[in-house]
Amino acid sequence: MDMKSLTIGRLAKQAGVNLETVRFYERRGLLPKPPRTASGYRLFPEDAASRLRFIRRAQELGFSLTEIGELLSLRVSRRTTSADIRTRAKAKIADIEAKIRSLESIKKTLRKLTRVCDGCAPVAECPILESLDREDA
Amino acid sequence: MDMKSLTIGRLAKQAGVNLETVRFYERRGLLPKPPRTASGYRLFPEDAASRLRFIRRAQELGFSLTEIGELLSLRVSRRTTSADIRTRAKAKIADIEAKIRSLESIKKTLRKLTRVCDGCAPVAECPILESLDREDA
DNA sequence: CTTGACCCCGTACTGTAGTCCGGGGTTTAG
DNA sequence: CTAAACCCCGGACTACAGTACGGGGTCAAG
Repeated sequence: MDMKSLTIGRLAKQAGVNLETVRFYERRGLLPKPPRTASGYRLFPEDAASRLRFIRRAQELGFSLTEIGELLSLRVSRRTTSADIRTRAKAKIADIEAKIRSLESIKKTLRKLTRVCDGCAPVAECPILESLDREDA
Repeated sequence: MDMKSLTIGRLAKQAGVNLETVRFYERRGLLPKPPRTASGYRLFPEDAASRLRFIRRAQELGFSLTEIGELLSLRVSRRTTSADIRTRAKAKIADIEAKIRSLESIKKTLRKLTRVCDGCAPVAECPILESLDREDA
C-alpha cells in the first residue's frame, strides 16, 4: 500500500470525523471518489483530510452541504470559464460579508452586556435582541 | 383585541416564518409563552417578531436552537449573577470571534480566486482548501 | 346566523446530516 | 494459520428542525 495514501479509517481519524461520514460525503460528491486497491479498499490522497476539515468548519459557519459543494467546486476548468467563477465567487464573498456583519453585530451587543455587568447594573430585559434587527439578510 | 398584540398568524407573517414554527419555538422555550385570550388565542407582544428574526439570523450563522436559547437567556436577573453572565458572554464572544476569523479566511481565499480569474490564469486545483486548514476550532 | 378566515391541539410526516448494523471479505501481527 | 483489526456494502436508524394534517372551536363580514 502506497505510503502517500490513506485508508478510510486512517483518514477519518486524521480528520476527526466518523468513518461513515467519509463514505457519506463521498456519496454526496463532496469528496472525490478515491482509487481502490484490487480488493476494493479506498485509498484517499493525503489532502482529503484538509478537505474534510474544511467541510466541518464551513458547516459550523452555517453553510449546508450543498453550499459547501458549491464552494469546493469554485475553480476554473474547461467546464467553467473564469468569468463564471468570478461571478460565483463574488456572490459567495457577499454572503460571507453579510455573515460577518451579523456576527459583529451580535458581538457588539455581547460586549456591551459585559460592560454592563462590570458596572454591576442589573439588566432585566434581554439586550441581545437589539442586535440583528435592523438588517435585511 | 389589544392593538399592541399580535395573533400567531400575524406574528408569523411579520417575521417571515411559518406559523407552525412559532408554536415550535414556543414549545422549545425560545419564545416566552404569550398570554391568551379567554378563548385560548395567543397574544404575542410586538417584540416577538424581532426575537423570531434574531433566531433565524443566528441559525444562518451556524448556531443551533440550543445555543440560540443560551444567547437569548444572557441577561442579569435574580437567578443569574452579573459575574456569571460576564463569563458566559465572554465565552460567546470568543466563539463568535473564531467564526469571524474562519469567515475572513474563506473570504481571503475567494478574493484571491477572483484576482486569479481577472488575470485569466487557469486554476486546475481547488484553491479554497488553502483556507481554514491551519487552525484549531 | 352562516361562511370563510383564523386559531386550538396533538400527532404524523419531511428533509438534512449523519450514524449504526450486520453479514461478509481482507490485512496484519503473533 | 488464525485472530484481531480493518474494510466492503446496502439498508435501517437517529437527531434536529421544522412542516403538514385534521378535527374541532372562534371571530368578523355580509
